Amino acid sequence: MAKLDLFRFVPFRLNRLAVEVSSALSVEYQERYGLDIPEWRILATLGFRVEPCSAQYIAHCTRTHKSTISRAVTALMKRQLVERVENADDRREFALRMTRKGKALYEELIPRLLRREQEILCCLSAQERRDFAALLGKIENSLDLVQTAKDAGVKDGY
Amino acid sequence: MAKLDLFRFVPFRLNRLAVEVSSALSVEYQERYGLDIPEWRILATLGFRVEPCSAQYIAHCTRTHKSTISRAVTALMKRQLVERVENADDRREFALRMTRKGKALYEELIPRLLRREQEILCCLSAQERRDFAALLGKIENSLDLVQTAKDAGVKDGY
DNA sequence: TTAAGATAGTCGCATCTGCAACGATCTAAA
DNA sequence: TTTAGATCGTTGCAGATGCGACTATCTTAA
Repeated sequence: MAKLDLFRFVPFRLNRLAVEVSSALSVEYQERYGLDIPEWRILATLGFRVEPCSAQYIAHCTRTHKSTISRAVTALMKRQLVERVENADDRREFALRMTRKGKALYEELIPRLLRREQEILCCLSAQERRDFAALLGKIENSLDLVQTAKDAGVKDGY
Repeated sequence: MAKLDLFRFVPFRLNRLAVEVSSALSVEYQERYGLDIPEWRILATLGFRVEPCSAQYIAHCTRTHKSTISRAVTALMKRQLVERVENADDRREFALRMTRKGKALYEELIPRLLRREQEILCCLSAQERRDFAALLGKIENSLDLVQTAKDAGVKDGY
């Protein structure tokens, strides 16, 4: 008889691990700063890139649905953490960027999240962390989840 | 200035990977058999264990909320894939087990899912898969996500 | 025995998020 | 230029799910 041990089944393990890790991190961005995951992803994308970028771009490269990003942008603008400027070249889209207030929050939040990540990975040696990152990279690659430079020009959908 | 590269940030990568892998698998259990994730988890748990078990037990060891399990059990019973028997010792809980029809579906589904898992991991060598599993195990362990024998007696909450 | 507290499972509620339709705008081809 | 099709962002809707309250039941201690 065919059997499957859920606890050795990689898809299940990834799911459970992701949920657990997310909930460990949400203590920081959710409870402390009132951000949800999509909102945090927007700030993370804007903070990492030098140039402002469109909602569509964020949706694509974080693999988050554009409607979810749209709602999160609205919320962030209400809190004046993010602002958008019209794009003269293409008036359908807006360039998003963090406000001074948004940047200040980002500056506070990042070290906290990096510390949490280290706590989660503290059970691994430095070499093991590199190995783990490399293995994740291979799987991402094979699933076409990598972020490439040309992705900046990617279109609708996700 | 503090920066964080979302694409090197393990929590984000895990989340994105889990979503992607789940959606690759859902082709099998969702589209083909009309099961959602909680329903699949119930069948997987019942199929792997020899003894029937309670909804609470499934909720705990799959880390799924008990209300979610409750609804999924209702749905599975409606489809006659699962049945429950009263527990004379404790009339609050029910013992769950697959029906013949449920077992047949399970038997069909398992090889398909295992094949999908292999497809996802095909970018890794046999050794790399072992390494990846071991690293996942370390992290799970440190986050207390491991399934232990005594978990069978675990109580409410999840 | 009785009473207080814990636990199993159910359900209403609120929230989150994907889907799809929509208006506005851009692009490309006739 | 005109028109068909694509794309950006928004929004209504529906489905999924966590939370908390609830009932029924069990356990433990007075």
